[in-house]
Amino acid sequence: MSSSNPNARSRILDAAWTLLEEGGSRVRMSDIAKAAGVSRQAVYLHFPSRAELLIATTRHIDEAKQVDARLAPSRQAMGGRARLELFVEAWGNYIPEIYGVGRALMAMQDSDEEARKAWADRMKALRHGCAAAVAAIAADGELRADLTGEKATDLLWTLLSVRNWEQLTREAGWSQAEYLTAVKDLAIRALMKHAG
Amino acid sequence: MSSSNPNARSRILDAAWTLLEEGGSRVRMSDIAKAAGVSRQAVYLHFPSRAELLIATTRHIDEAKQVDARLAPSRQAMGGRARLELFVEAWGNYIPEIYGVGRALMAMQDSDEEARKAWADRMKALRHGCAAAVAAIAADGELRADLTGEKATDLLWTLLSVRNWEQLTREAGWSQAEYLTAVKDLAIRALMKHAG
DNA sequence: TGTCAACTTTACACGGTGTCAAGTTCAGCC
DNA sequence: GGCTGAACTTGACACCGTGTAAAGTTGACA
Repeated sequence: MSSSNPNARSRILDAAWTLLEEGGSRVRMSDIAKAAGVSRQAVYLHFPSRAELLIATTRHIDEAKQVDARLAPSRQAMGGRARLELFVEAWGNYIPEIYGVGRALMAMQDSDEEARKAWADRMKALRHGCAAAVAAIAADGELRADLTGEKATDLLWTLLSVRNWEQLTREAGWSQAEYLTAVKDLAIRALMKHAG
Repeated sequence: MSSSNPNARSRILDAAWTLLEEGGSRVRMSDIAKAAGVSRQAVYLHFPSRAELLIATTRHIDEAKQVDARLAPSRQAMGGRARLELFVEAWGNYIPEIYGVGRALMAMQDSDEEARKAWADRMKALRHGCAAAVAAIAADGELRADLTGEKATDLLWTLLSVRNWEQLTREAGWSQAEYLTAVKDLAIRALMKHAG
């Protein structure tokens, strides 16, 4: 051995990705190593800890899926409402793609500072997106009068949480399309003056 | 030792309660034992596993706080809207009381079937409450026309999740009062025809 | 006095993460 | 051809937290 697909590092990342996507329950370092066709120690040669491997995996996915590019449309949308809808759609379609790793990362949040921070960063990025959408709505004069920008942002941010997607989609059995329309609708009702 | 407050069992439950409430991070069996003034093994004399201790602790809290009694008002409310508001309020005020244990229970969901089931049961109970509130709204002819009872229930159920409370209250820094008014308002906007 | 139950003490197995040290393999280069 | 260094393997081990096992202590009650 072994055959050496270019580098072991990306084989490990791919293995982690697919294993976590299949989900099941607890994916161990040894599972990932085996799936990558590499010894358990080799994994530690590339990633110092499980947390950092998971974090690297999210980056790997983002790259492979060209996430940045897909967030662009919402940024150049004209009106606040359109922007809100596009943003919800972009994020809502992103969630299932990182859900596997995200779940693992969330699970180790309160046992691992590294993981906590990484996930918090991602959530902060989401919150920035929310703030931008809220600002666009406010610029149109369409933000509900009884909401500050902060509160509106918090609300949207919470609405769009991975946990909510998980609950509706995995536990309540909603389709992705149902999730998207319901959440778009709810976001509009929650934030905008003229929800009709 | 030791002083023997009546039974050790309830001392253990109390210890678990307060430790989990203080939160911090990971509460171990040995922490609980120490706080209860008892050996680690004594804990296993009363509870077969960590999961079952946590579950017993939630029941212990429910009893001490007389949770059932407090849910009564919403059940006998007149209109659908009042019922919804009272239900959100009752549940919303319940969350912080079980949050400590709930968090620990949620954390071990995908490593422990026992815990998963116990938490799922609680969530099922919540969903029943949501369904009843939705039914009351529907009976008034006030349920949004584009929502089935199922969908409306799922939506309310998700809105009221512990994780949403956690995010708004612990991460976004909202007060309990802010949380309650925002969620009541949002629930009404989400489900009812005449949200104004 | 003896017995039983509740509890303590000590020890250990297990699973998963992370570390360490000594091989092996192989590419590149003199 | 022979050396070197990097990438990887193998096997062993420490650590932590949960859960189990077994023998010893204490004290109430008959």
